[in-house]
Amino acid sequence: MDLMSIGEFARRSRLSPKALRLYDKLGLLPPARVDADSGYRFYEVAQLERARLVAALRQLSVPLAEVKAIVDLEPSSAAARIREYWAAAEVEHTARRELAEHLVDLMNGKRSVMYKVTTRDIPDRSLLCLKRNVKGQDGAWAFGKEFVALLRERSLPRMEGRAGATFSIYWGEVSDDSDGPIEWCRPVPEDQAATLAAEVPELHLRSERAHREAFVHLGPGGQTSVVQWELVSESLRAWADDQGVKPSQLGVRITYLWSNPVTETSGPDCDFAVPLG
Amino acid sequence: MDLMSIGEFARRSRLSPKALRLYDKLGLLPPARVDADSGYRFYEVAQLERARLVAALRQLSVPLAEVKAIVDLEPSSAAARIREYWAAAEVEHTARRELAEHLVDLMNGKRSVMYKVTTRDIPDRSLLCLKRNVKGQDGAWAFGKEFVALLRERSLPRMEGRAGATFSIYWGEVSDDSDGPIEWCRPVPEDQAATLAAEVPELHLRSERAHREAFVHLGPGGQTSVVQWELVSESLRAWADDQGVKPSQLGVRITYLWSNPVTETSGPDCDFAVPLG
DNA sequence: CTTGACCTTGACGTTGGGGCAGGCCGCACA
DNA sequence: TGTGCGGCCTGCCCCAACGTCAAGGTCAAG
Repeated sequence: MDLMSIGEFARRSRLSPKALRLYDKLGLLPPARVDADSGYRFYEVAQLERARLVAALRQLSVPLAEVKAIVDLEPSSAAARIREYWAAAEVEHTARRELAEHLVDLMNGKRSVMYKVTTRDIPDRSLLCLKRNVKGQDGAWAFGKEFVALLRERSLPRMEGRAGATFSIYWGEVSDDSDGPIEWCRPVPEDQAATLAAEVPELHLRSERAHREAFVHLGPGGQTSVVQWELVSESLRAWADDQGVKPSQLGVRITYLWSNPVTETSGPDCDFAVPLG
Repeated sequence: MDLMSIGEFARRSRLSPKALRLYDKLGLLPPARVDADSGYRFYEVAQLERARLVAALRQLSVPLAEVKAIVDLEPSSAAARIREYWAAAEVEHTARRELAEHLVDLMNGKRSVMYKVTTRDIPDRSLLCLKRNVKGQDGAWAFGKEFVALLRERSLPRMEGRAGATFSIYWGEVSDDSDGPIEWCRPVPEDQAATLAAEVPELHLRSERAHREAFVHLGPGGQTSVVQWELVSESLRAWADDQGVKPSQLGVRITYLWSNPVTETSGPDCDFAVPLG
């Protein structure tokens, strides 16, 4: 029956005996047999496959809890799960790479403006808004989807171009422990504003005065990772320094142009703006 | 003098108060002033820059000890150090990506042979060798450099092609806690063997009998990460399974062809072989 | 004077093990 | 039959880099 001791199994699976004991305790990789009075663990050759999979997943820094979930799946689902995990890791890594490059440039005195900062004038306009406190970036996304669904349902008239784009305002910090608030806004034609507001009582009508905004265009690939936001903020800060203007720290806006074709992978064309003033 | 409390400094630097207290204790980011009787920490605006650098480095998972080293360097050295750190991270990530892809293929039943396994015949030959116990992959590299330096110094005649390439044999596992041994070998022409051996007493002369090897060519980009070694071993194991041959588990060889042009970034053209039989 | 926001230190939890002490177990050798 | 040695067991403390209480001190506003 081809049983081997923990030491041999450790060598053949490239896991440490200590790790194997831990995995036993967690029920992740229990030995085929445990001697009742000595407590010695004995493993079968057939267990090597699972052990090697565990070792490989740990090499990818998959947490043990998820390793456990993955190895108990049938292979194709496990493959999907691994792919998913790795996709997230790639996104993380890409954002970090940008940050690293930015840091290196910064320290070399290149003061690289990673993102091109531009300004634009926003005219007086009427907005239909919904403000709420949400926690975490996920909450912000969920809220946004809800808002957009509402707009679509009531089929509000669409204003053309950038000035008509839906956007969100971050009135406070949004993270897992501070909750905004966030306001989602949709510009509407001045002359229909009152009528529309009456039709959609969930939304609050307000008007915004003409102002100038500094913004960074993120394009359709605008992956919304925290690291990237940092860089964009930094670019805006550096730009403001150069220009001698001071942006209002609060009320950062993210504008989404869904009018461009949106594919599953690309996401909406978006930009990141702060009002000047 | 623009002092602020730990809370405000935390918000403006995107670090948590807890982290700031830790960094204070470690001497990484001490407050500008600490109130003697209340113990309150007060920071200056000017400290934000350093704090933000620390925060950025932590985003890159740079350990605090190295963060401390980096922030105390002058900018250009710091930049170099960051670049170095990031280059290592890229290598790691690339190896992990390969592993992830391999795993996904494996789980999807594609049993991908990631590396093409081939065989070659090695003739009877004389080797000048140096065997030693070293710990860790770094130790193996250091030993290799030493060996190559010795060969160059004594200007041993170079044998042409693959059969004359310098190689290393891993007689035992090499890691941080098991130490090989490793043997570095250089084939020399049969007729000059005895003379050369007398000239270079540091090296041991032995002859190797003709045999067949299974090998995987890693090419000049052969980055020597542990993860990659795993994959190569796995490929060889799978190949041996298919062929019904069994390679000797011990005595894995890494052959280096320095004859090809070696640039700073590419490293030597190398392959990974196991003797059959 | 109280309230509530903010600050302090210190202790404990987290993840995935490493390392060590003290004690069994089993095998080889004398 | 003893004795040594290597391997195995459990249990304990340790690491980074904080997060999360708990218990109590500080400070400014009302």
